[in-house]
Amino acid sequence: MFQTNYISAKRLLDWNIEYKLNLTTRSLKKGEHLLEAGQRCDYLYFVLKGMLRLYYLDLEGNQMTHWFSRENSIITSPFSFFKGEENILYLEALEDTEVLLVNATQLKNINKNVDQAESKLRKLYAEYAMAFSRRIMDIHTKTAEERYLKLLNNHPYLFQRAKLSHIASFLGITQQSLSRIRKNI
Amino acid sequence: MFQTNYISAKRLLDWNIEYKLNLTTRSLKKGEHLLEAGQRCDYLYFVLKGMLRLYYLDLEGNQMTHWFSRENSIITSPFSFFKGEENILYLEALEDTEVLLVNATQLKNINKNVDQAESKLRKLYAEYAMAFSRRIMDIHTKTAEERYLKLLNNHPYLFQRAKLSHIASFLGITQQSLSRIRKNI
DNA sequence: ATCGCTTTTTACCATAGGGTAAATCTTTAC
DNA sequence: GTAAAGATTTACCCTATGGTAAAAAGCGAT
Repeated sequence: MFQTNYISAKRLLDWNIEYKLNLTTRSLKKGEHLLEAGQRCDYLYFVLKGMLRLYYLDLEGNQMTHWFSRENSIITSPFSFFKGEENILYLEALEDTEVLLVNATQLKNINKNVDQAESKLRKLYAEYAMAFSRRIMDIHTKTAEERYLKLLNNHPYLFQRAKLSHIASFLGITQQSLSRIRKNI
Repeated sequence: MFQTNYISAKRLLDWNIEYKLNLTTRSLKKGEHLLEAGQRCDYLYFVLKGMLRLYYLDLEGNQMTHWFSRENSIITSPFSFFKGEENILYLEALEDTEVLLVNATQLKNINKNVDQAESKLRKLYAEYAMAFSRRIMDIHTKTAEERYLKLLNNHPYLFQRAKLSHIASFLGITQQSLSRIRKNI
């Protein structure tokens, strides 16, 4: 399940950086969890293959999908990994998945030794901030139906790879509402 | 209104960096706009004094507040400044305000010459991503009343410095709903 | 092919928050 | 100090979405 080997930084998000990294990979079967609430998140995960879902539980215990992460994307529990706060996020493999583990020390080394890594990461975080930002704007200005259609249009693959219930909570509505919306189209 | 002078990087967000920057400051009277939709946003703004509101217009022309920015914070129209997309954001001074202007070239120089600047910025963007992230979670799990109380608790100064209508749209509700919520408390 | 489990849909009523309009209250300008 | 403009509240009805429950459809294991 765990395996350590040398990986070129080129693989990390098409960074075009030639540098050999000694990193661990981990494989997950569909349905397995990479992370659960309460467990500290010590890694930044680079998804090499497959698909993950980041979710948390609301007060009634409903799973609320916060983000999807497919091949060639980076995912973590930022509140835990960056800030050391109590982790409330679950990370579940929606398919057989393979990830690369990067801990804080390794990240520091990458930033120190790999030219441009810091800058690439800075841009990546800015992208995340903008994506969340836009999502808030959409919540505040679009109906659930419009958000559904936008998601369907921009990320059609999601509808092949995730359950409708996951997508509903990602959109901030119940599964029943999503079903009704789909019926009316 | 415009003035160029040398400013220590120490002033930039308490960065503890000794470096002289040749930057322009700009003063705004209450109600003035630093940026309007359609205008390209060529700067990252460091708020030295005062308070700004970032907003956009929805399809009906309502002003939707997206963010507030007070002294010692950084604000910009990220879609325009970072990505060169058409700017849809307005930036309005809620009080007499003074900002420091940093254009892309200057930012590049800061990142090149000021040790740790890149890393500080990376952290700043990660903070923004997390703040927006948490806001989405709150929208999806809390009632408008709970979000109002949380905002009141975490940012009481906002209620002195911004209009209730600004706060209502920031919370994603109408001014009337906010008024009703306040009445019930 | 079938049983059992999971996912999705349907249907019903309930409610938070929206839309409109008007009343009040606060601030600004002269 | 008063008039005008702007901000906030109130009241009314309306609608999108939620909650609950059950039916239907899909899927995996044998």
